[in-house]
Amino acid sequence: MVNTKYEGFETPGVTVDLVLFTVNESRLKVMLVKRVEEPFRSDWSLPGGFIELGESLDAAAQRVLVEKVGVSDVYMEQLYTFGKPKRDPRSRVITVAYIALIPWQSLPQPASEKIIDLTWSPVDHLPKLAFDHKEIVNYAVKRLRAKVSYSNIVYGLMPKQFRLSELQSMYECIIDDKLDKRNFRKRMLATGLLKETGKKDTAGAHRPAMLYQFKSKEIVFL
Amino acid sequence: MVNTKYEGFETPGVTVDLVLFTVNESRLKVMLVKRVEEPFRSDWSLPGGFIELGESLDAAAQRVLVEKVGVSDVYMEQLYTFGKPKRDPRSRVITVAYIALIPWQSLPQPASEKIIDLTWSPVDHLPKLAFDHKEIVNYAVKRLRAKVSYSNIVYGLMPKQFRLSELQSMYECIIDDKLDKRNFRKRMLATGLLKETGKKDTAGAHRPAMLYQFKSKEIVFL
DNA sequence: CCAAAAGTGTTATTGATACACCCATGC
DNA sequence: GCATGGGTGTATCAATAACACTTTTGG
Repeated sequence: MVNTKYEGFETPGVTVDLVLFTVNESRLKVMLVKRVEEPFRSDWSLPGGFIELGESLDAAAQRVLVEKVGVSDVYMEQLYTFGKPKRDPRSRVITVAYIALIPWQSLPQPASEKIIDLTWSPVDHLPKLAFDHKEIVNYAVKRLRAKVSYSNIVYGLMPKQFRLSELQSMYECIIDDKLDKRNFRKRMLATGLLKETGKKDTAGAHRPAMLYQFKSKEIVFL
Repeated sequence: MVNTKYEGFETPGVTVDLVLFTVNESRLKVMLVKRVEEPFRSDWSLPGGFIELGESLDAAAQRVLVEKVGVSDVYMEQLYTFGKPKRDPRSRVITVAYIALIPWQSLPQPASEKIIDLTWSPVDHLPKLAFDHKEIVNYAVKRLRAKVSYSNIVYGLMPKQFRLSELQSMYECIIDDKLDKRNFRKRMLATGLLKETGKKDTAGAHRPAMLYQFKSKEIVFL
């Protein structure tokens, strides 16, 4: 790709890149795809793509999500726009980065032929990444960790119904720290954002746990 | 301007727009410039411009600031990227919006011939604005108001030296609410970010006030 | 001496933290 | 009956909010 000119303006390419988070095996992970072309051929990278002329940035991000991950209807928000001149060695490309969150349980099983092109990497053990994607991931992790503490953004990572202990361990995975069980439960229930389902989770050799769900999908500041 | 094509990608134009804030006459104000061309000819708009291929987004924002306002070395941060397909009626243009802050005292006197092309509008009485610039300003105001309460971002709006009562009224203008004098002073001095200059402001028919300044220009979360 | 802003402490309330034991179930 | 996670309350500490009078200067 080469930059084009019109009336003296050379215009950069514009892409969206997704930092798609999930939590699995008690680790916060991001989705990476293997590059099949130069530059950075066979390095890992964030899923992304050029925006099309008729679509909004949010729509482009949604489209990439559907095309590359095969899911829709997940929480997404714009993160930041990265535009250093040399971030793509071929030509000028600026990228609008998005954060997306998906519960591990909602992920489609990847078709076996694609599985080697796609991985989930713990955010604190990233492999070498193409372009400035490591910088983007690190920025996204920072934002997610901050936002967890003043909003209910974890909603995006939880299944429909869950035990309070699962919710707590979601927080703990993200902030990478332990929380006090009683204080956590007090605080969560005090927000008024949760409701009991009446059902109990009877799995496991222990006292069954009440299952909760969120009253609304809305993300609010606490 | 028309969008250009390369290898099947039509590329949008990319601009930066500045939401430049100041406080004057106890009002939070943004800088607006009068458009001289279609579309939205003679409407007010945010200062902005196309990014050049060799410059980063931050550098483009800096350049616009110097070209349109004649100042540099002010606090700036990226706000959000706006990219609805029809936001510019001519062709596809996405814009990376920046917040910038400047103390009223640091503003250069505008040359008289330019004065009618430039205005400072209180943020809660905006005139009709070109493009989606009203949306951008409102978003910026929201961000600024939020950030004032958990950071020392007001630094960007204060002169080098100031009375604590001036600092307080800066906060009050931005959040549009009154604060308790004693609690405010206690809190500010407790941050450890201020130092006495030893000088006193003897202007006015009243007891002279100690002048303070910031120990560092760094913006930190409180 | 009057007007105008500077400067200064204490109390009450609220929210955050620390902490340990009994309960219900499956095996 | 024992291992496993579920579920619960209180006391302390820290941060925030409410509140009014004296001081220093210029005119």
